Amino acid sequence: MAENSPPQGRDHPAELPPTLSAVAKLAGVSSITVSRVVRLPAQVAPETRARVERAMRQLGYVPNLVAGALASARTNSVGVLVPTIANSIFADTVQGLSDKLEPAGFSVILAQSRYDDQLEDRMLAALLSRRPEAIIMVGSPATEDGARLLRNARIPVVETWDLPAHPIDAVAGFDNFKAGVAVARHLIAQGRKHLAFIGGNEPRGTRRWLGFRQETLAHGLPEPQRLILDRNAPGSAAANLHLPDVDGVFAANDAYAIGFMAGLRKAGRLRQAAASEQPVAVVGLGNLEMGQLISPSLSTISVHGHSIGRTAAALTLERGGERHIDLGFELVLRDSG
Amino acid sequence: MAENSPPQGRDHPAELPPTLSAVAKLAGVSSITVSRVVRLPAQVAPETRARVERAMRQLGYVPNLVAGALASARTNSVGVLVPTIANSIFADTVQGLSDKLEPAGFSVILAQSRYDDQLEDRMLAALLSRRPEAIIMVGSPATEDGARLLRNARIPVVETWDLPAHPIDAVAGFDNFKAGVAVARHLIAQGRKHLAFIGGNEPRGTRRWLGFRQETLAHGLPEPQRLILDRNAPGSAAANLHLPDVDGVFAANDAYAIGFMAGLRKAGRLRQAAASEQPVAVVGLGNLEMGQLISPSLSTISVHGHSIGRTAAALTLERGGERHIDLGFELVLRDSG
DNA sequence: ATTAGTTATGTTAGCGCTAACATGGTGCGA
DNA sequence: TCGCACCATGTTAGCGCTAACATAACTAAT
Repeated sequence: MAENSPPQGRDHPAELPPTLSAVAKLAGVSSITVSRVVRLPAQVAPETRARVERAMRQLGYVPNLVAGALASARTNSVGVLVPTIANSIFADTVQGLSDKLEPAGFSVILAQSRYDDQLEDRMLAALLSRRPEAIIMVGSPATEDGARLLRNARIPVVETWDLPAHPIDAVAGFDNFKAGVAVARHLIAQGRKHLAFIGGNEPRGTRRWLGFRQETLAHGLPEPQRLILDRNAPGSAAANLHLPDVDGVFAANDAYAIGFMAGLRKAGRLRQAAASEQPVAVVGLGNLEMGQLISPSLSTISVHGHSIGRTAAALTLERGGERHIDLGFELVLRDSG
Repeated sequence: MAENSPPQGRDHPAELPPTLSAVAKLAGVSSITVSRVVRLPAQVAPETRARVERAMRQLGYVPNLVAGALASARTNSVGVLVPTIANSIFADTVQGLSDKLEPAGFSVILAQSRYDDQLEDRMLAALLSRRPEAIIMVGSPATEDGARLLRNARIPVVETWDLPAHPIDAVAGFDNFKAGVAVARHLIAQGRKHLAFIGGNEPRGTRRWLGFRQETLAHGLPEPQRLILDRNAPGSAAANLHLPDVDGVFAANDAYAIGFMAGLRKAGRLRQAAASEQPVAVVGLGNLEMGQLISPSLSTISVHGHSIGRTAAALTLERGGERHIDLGFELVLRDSG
C-alpha cells in the first residue's frame, strides 16, 4: 500500500476526510479491525476496541457508507417514490415508513413523480441506480417501462395506497373502488339523489370515482357528476358554482372537501354544526385532523396513511409472509354528512 | 471472474445485474466508452454510441451510482434533515428543495429528528456517512457534537426556518423573534390586553414566544401566558379551557390555531366570519391553505416554506454569492383577528 | 514529409471498504 | 504430550466505476 501521499493536483490542499486505514494506522491495527469495531464490535477485544475508538474520535472519523456499500453489496437504503409530499396525505406514509426504516439502519431516498408518468419513470431509474434494497411507491408504475425496470431490479417492491390486481411484488393499501362504493351507499341511504364527485383524475381518485359511480347507478339514480379539479387549486370553493343542484358530494380528499364546504358556506348552503341535516352532504377522504376541528366537522373516509407506511416498511424488511395487505378504510361520520 | 451463462430472454437479465463491462463486452468496446455514453455522450462517435446504447437496452443496464460515486468522489446526493414530515409545514420546504435538486440530478436523502437532540445527532452522522454533497436542515444543530460533525464534513450546510446568529455556513430562513413581535404589536394595536401564546417548546417556537413576550412587556402589558402543548395533540381545542380570560392568542402554527379556534367555537367565544370583531383574536403561523377556507378565516404569519426549500437548494448548488438569506414573513390578516 | 493539433478510444490504477480466507496464539481434555 | 477447537487479528482480492493519462488514426499547417 502506498504511503499516505497528499492529494495531487487539487486546488485545495485541504486535508481529506480520514479513512479507515488512517484510523488503523493511528491505532496500530489493521484496517479490517477498525471495520470490525464499527460493524461488529463484539468480535474485537475490549482493549483493542478502546484504542481504535480513541483513534476514531481523535480523527473525527465518519465511516464511508458509499465504499462500504460497494464492497458489501448492501446499501442499507430504500427508495421511496410519492406523487408529491407537500400538503399531502402521503407525508404520513413517509413518516410511517421512516419510523420503521430508520431504527433498522436504513436511509430513505425520496423522490417525487408529481403525477407525471414520464417523470415517474425517470425518478424510478434514478432511484434504482442508487441500488436501494427495496422500493416503496404510492400506487403502481404508470408505464410498462417503469414496471419492467422494477421487476428487473430483483428487489422488494411495495405498492401502496391501492390494491393492484397484478402487483409487482408486495402491496400495502386499501380498495379505492370500495371506498367510492361505501360513500355512495351512505349518501343514498340518507336519501340523497343528486350526487357528485370532485377530485383530480389520477389513478386512485379515478378508482374511487368508478366505485362511487357504479354504486349510484346500481341504485337506479342518475349518473353522478364528476368535476375534475386542478391539483393546485383545492381552493375548490368555486366548485360549488358548478354543482348547483347537487345534494351529496364525495371529494377525493379532505382538502377538496374542505374547500368545497367553504364554497357552500359562502353560498349559504351549509349549516353550522349538526343543528339539522346538511342541505348538501359532503364526505372527504384522508381524515385530516383539520376535518374534526372545522364546523360543521367533516365526514370522511379514514385511510391510515401512517399504517400504510409502517406496513410497507415491514414488507421490505421481512421477507416471506403475507405480501398483499389490505389495511382497509373506515367511513367516519361527522356533521357534514 | 467466472463467466455466468448469459440470459436468453430480453426481459429477464442475469442473476446479477449487468455491469458496465458486460455492456462493453456485448458492444465490443472498452468499459470507459460505455461510461462515456452514459455521462458524456457527446464525446463518443454516433455509431459507437448507438451500438453501446443498443447493448445497454438489450441487457437492461442500470448504472451503479454507488460505484460511480466511490470512483468519482461525487455522490450527487443531498442530505435533508427535518424534525418531522407528517402534517407539517416542512413538507413544503422538502417539496421546494426537491423541485430544484432533482432536475439538477441530485437525490434527496431524507431523515427526521423528531425534535429529539440525540436522534438528530445520530441522523446527522448517518446522513454524513453517505457522503452527501450538502446538508440542508431545519433549524441548527441542537448540540455542539452535531455542529462539529457538520463543520468537519467540509460540505455546504444550509440552516433553514431561522436566522441563527452564528451559522455553520449558509442560511435560508426568517426571523422568528420578529414574527412574535409583529403579532404582539398587531394584537396590542387592536386593544387586546390579555395575550397568550400556544405552541410547542422547540427552538423556533420558543424564539417566536420570546419576541411575542418582549413586545407585550414593552407595551406595559402583563406578561402573556404561554401554554406549551404536546406535539401529538394539536387537538388543542381543549387549550381554550386553560386560557379563560385571554383576548388575543398567537399560536406557533396554524394547526394549533385552528384547534384552538375549534375550542373557542365550542365555548361560544367565536363569531362566524367577520360579522364583528372576535371576542378572542387568534393568529397562527404557516398560512396553511385550510386557514382561508374555515370560518372565521385565520389570520396568520405567512412564511414561504416552499421558497425556503428552493433557496436552500440554490445555496447548495451555487457556490459563492450571498449565503445568508432572510426570506421574511408577512402578517396576513383575515377574520380571526 | 514533418510537426503539431484533434478526435475517438483504450489502459492503468485506484476510490474506501468488506468477504473470505489465513494465521498464530491460547486453553484444555485425553 | 499432542490435537484441536476457539479466539483475536491479519492478508488478499476485489466491488463497479471513473480520473488521468496513453494511443492511434486522422487532419491541417508548415
